Amino acid sequence: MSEAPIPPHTPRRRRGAGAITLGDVARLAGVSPITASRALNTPEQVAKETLERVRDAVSRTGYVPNRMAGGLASSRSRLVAAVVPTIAGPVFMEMVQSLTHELDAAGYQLMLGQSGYTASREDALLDAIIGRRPDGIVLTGIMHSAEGRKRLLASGIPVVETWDLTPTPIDMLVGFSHTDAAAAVVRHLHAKGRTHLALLSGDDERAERRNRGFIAEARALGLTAEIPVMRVPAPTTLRSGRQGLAQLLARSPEVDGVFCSSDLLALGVLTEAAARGLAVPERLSVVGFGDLAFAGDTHPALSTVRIDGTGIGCQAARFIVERAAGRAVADKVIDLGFQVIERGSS
Amino acid sequence: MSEAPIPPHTPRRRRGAGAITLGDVARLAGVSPITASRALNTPEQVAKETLERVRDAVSRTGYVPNRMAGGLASSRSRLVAAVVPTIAGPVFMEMVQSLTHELDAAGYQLMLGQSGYTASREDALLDAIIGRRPDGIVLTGIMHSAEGRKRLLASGIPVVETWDLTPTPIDMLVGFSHTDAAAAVVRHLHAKGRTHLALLSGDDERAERRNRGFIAEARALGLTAEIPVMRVPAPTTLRSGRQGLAQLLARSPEVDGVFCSSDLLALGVLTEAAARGLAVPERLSVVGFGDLAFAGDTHPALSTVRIDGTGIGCQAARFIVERAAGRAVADKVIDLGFQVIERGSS
DNA sequence: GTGAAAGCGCTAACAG
DNA sequence: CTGTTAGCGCTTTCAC
Repeated sequence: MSEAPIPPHTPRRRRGAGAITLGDVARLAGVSPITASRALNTPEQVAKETLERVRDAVSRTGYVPNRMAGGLASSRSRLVAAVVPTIAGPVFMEMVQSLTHELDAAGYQLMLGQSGYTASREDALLDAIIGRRPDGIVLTGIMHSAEGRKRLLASGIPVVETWDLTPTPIDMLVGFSHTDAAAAVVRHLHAKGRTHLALLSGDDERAERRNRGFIAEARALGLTAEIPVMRVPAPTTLRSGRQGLAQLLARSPEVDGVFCSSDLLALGVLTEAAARGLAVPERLSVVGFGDLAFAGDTHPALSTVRIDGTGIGCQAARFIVERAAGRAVADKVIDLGFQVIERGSS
Repeated sequence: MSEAPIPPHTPRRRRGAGAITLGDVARLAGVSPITASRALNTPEQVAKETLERVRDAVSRTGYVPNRMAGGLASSRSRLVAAVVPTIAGPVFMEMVQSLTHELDAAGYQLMLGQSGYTASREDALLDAIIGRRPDGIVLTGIMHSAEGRKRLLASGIPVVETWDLTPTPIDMLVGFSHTDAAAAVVRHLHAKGRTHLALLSGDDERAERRNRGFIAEARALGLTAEIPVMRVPAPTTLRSGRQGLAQLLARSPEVDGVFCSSDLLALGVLTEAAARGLAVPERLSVVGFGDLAFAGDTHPALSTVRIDGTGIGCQAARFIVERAAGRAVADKVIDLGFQVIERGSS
């Protein structure tokens, strides 16, 4: 073919990425493109012998379907987006793992986005996500921004909010009550004879909700001592746990029970306590939140609140797959609850 | 020219997702679609007043561009895929964070895939990724599977391998020498007077390479004691660290220095040592790998090997962005090195 | 069971 | 600076 400049009336040619296309495969197999397409997507509609020829052509060419083209044509991207506050925190890992796994099994791919705990970034991220036309969106937490809700609603994409409850979900919801969880921890600590409780908490919204629930239940139980609250910036770390305990103790030396908003924070508290020679649980009870993998293996083993991240991920995936299949889901709101796990640290 | 036109029935109509399209926006702004497109993508090519009209139309309609269509038309997906062994492990988080951040700044989105430490899944994942036609692929580790290499090469997508070095990279490479890193740890431990060294290691390939480097350097230094190696399945956990130390000690009570293949493993060793009343570092030196966020705040603080995950992510992103811009990169291989961080545990 | 035509929503190429 | 035209690679719709 001539590399000379295109003559004035030659039809314009565009170059794609130059990769093998379905047309190439079809030609090689001696069928029309649509037959090749069917051979790949709905093999039961194609004669066995044709099928074989197409498959052969595919493997000989190394053809990999262009999902952008397929998605554009069918309005089904086979992509699901999940938004987490940060991928650095291990808290949501279990959910992301099970989402990935479950979606993969159904032929979907997960696209992960970080909102970074701030509403403004979340809105920008949302547009980037909606632009890809995913078949579903999984949000960690409730979408509060009015703009975000509007956009999500307008997009018509199935949405699952998670890790929380609300009377006004955008669409579907899988979560649990943070207020109830905190109350359960208070009762546990109270049963252990702890009277001077304290809170060590990341400054995110769900943790704050637990704090309020904690204080309310303490009042209800007749614990009259003031409950000091130490806030550290999210994402929480072992370090902020150590520092948090140090400051808590400086302010209120009589504290004998701490509820931390994450297991990592609790591990920091355990570490600081060990460094100071403070006996856990004799002198100080420590309860974490999340029941991360390491919680059972700290020294002493960490009491914590178990959240079924795997269950959340599974259910969210199911919701979306159902919707994508065009079926309406019956129960759009699921409360998966929580579980207070009593171990050595309390 | 007298080709019989389509029979008199209604022309076939297809329905997309029903969302607002660029055409809608253009109509509302009273311009052609391509002008609207330029207003959004290359605003400097459009008159100020036109720009305003288009922007107004966009915000009034809540238009969000369909990236599948744009990507198909332009052969640029503005998507970069990254493959990590598992998102559960915190080891690669720093890299993923900085990748996300750097790519986001350049207008790209990251799509994360888990290979799950097994080659077969990796190949399947690869097809799913290539199908989306990302503008770049970031691999953690070296791609060894011949089939994978072939497909990657055939796809023509820029590839960055990371976290390792090889004389035969597929394309670009950002990493460091595991052998050298392990050797440096041996020298450190030797300088501290440790003579009975041991290895506690995840069973992944890069860790094994470090093990071999460790043993070789120990020999070279004249450490004649047999070096016991305890292997635990990847991903490593605090628990496997505790169990690992227990088994190591049962087998070789005289061990006085352990090099762990991850900080989490090392934290487990620290925990088990504390539980047994084994003084660290007096009786046992512990060195981790990765310098995760918590390493400086354990008790005692953890000596470890610092890998510049952020640097790896940054550089990988830059490689891909450069390539996407059509520029060839000069130095396709970058050795970012490592750093032995001496803290209290050794 | 297979195929022709049309179009998904956008942008590259060219032409004013 | 703006518009016309022709696709990108696939799947839907209709027809045999």
